Amino acid sequence: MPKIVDKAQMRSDIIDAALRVFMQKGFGATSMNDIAKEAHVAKGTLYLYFDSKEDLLNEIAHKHFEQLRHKFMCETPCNTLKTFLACLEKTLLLTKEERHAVRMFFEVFGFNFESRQFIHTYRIFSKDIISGYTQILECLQKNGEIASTVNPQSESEILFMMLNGMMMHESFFTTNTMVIHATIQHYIGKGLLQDDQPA
Amino acid sequence: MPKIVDKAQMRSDIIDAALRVFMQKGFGATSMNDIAKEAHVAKGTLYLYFDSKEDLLNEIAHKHFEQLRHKFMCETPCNTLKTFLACLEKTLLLTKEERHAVRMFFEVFGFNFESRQFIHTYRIFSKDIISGYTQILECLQKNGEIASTVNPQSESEILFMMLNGMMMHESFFTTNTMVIHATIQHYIGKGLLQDDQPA
Amino acid sequence: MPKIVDKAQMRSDIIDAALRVFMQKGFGATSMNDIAKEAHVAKGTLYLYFDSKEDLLNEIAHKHFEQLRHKFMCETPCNTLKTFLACLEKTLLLTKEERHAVRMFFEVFGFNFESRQFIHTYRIFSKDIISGYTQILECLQKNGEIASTVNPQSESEILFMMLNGMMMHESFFTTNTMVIHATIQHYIGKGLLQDDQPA
Amino acid sequence: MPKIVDKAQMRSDIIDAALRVFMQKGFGATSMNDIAKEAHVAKGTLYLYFDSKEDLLNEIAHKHFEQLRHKFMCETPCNTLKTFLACLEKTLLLTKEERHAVRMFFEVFGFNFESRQFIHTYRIFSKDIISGYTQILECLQKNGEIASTVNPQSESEILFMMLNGMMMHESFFTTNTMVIHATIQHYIGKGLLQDDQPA
DNA sequence: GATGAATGAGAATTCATTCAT
DNA sequence: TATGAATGAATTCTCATTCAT
Repeated sequence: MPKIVDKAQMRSDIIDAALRVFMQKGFGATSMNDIAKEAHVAKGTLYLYFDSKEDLLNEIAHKHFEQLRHKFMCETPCNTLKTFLACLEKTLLLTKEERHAVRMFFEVFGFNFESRQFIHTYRIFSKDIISGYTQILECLQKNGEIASTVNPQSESEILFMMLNGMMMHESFFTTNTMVIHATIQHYIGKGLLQDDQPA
Repeated sequence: MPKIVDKAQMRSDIIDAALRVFMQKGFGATSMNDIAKEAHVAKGTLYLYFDSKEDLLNEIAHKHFEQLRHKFMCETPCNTLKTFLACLEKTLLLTKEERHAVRMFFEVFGFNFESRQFIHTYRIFSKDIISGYTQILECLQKNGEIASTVNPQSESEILFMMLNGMMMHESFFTTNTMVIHATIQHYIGKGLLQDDQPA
Repeated sequence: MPKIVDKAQMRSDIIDAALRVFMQKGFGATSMNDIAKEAHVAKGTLYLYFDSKEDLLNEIAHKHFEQLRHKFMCETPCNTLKTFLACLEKTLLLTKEERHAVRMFFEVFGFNFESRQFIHTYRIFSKDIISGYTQILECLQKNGEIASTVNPQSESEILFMMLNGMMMHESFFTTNTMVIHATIQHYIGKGLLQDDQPA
Repeated sequence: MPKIVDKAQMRSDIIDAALRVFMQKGFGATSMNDIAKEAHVAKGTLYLYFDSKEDLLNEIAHKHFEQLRHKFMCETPCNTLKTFLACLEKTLLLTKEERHAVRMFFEVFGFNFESRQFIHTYRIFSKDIISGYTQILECLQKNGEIASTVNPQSESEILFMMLNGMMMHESFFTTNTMVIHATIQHYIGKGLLQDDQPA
């Protein structure tokens, strides 16, 4: 009679443990041994749930992006421009832990660079966020809150890039809250209101 | 007398060789052995020119940032807003090789995360670029080309973050040239002209 | 369940293997690789049982001293002067293998000179032997077998030094058995009987 | 016209430099590079004067024993028992530096254990010291200062062993001066005076 | 003779992965 | 299923020795 185990739960537990160790020791210094210890399972057990370290890493990246997704996503798909801008602003207000996590992201990123799976995961994530923003912008445009000349698709792409850049910057330099506020309100907000959008 | 060698040249050659291997194999998969082979020297020779792998890595990062600096810097310190925006736009037009280099930069970044030297190098780089932009903006402001309400210092910081975000994005997705053009002209250009700057 | 292994036994086996290689190749020429081969385990396995080469070395030194201790210790803690002298004599009668071991001891000694752990082990060993002799001498003195003027403590120290010297000498030159006998009986034995001990 | 160099002087200078580095860094941590630097010559130059590291080491051992010889030898080949004992005592009074040197001796010793040349050098040294003592004892015996039953040859060997043991011990534990004095006077002195020598 | 840059075999150590239990 | 002992290839770094200048 085999032990009944919730495979998905186990995978999830292992991934959480791995993330915890990464946070503490840094990615480069973390071995399968460390992960096994943190997850309170034997090293060999990891291989029952993940084919290889790379596989585990890909899952971790996946989970990491899931968490980032929550950071980026605005729950209320469409409301007012004001709430949307507030949502973007909130995205950029990182706790000390989140800043650490962003930096760790680059570590993980670096290590996985050659992994097609990882690149794939990243692309999916980007597209999801961008299309989420697109939906919101289309809705705001329908409601007449933003200029009709705005192209929701490319505008969303720009938003995503900028948020990425700001988030990266903040994770290293702890940008002033006022600067973030001003940037969002002035650059993003004003930009969306104008009539003279470029083609 | 022993062989006379241009030490600086040798260091430079080794760094170039290392960058070449990184480009091919990815940073994480590159060993000192690989670098030695690519540089056509013996493993031990590397240690005549660099104290350790970390030392070599730091130099590579340094060189990398030097190249990035040229990408970011606008030669004409002050001219017209038009030339400045053109310069920013040029910064974001990456060749295929440059895109690869930016991605590699994140790999190196990740690996070096715990290295104080690396963080230091990155900060210096950031500050240099930002203060370069600040000078230009101050100049443009003096010439009446941009709104008097603009704060050159914080504006430069924002510019840097945005360019970083765009560059990162582009290195993964090969952003449309038109989008870049539009972004620069619309967001940056228009923003700088407005009178109703936030505090 | 993984393979069940007697950890202590394994450590002991590895140490024995290491001692064997040292005997054959000399200490200086022995690498972890050699030890692993002799112990019929993989290199990495050594590190499951010992933290580092130094750790292994310390254990070896420890074991070595344990064996030496048996050589030096006189089982019958107190009896007659005659049996004590016989015990000392026996200590100095080295088999060919023991002579080799003594020489090897100096090799190990040399290599470990900077190791506090090793020095510590050596001091403990010395003190144990010396205090063992002290007890015996006190007992013999109580029984009136040796002069009341003898200071058991300093006398023991002298004994230890002399035995060390003789043992070292013998390991190199295979001292004549008669010389050992004469030395013990004459110098040690007579010295202990005399009344005119120095302060 | 080749540069005229005193080969013997150069060898001697290099050996002195090597000994100096050994004292500072310990034997195990000293490389040919270190020796070259300390001797103010290039690494390659060492190989003009010594065939190999082992060759250099043998010469160093040789020189080391020469210095020890001075420590052990009693200048006045024959005088009174009193001066002889005083000489032996002086041999054992080690300065802090000499104690260090004795310990270093074991380091060097260990490293050279497999070298026939080294063993040879050590044997020569021993025999020289022992025969030096033998001459003195014969002389003292002739003068009626010591018992006629003493066998100068084996007595000298015993002396040498004991001094070795004491010296080794002292280098580690800084034996009390009084203990040394007592040992020499009581064990050695008294022993030489007695009539009932063993065969 | 003298130099020191270059070499490359070899050292200690790590760690993803396997497999007998 | 789960374990963790065992593996051995791979890594960074050292250093005695060589040799072109």
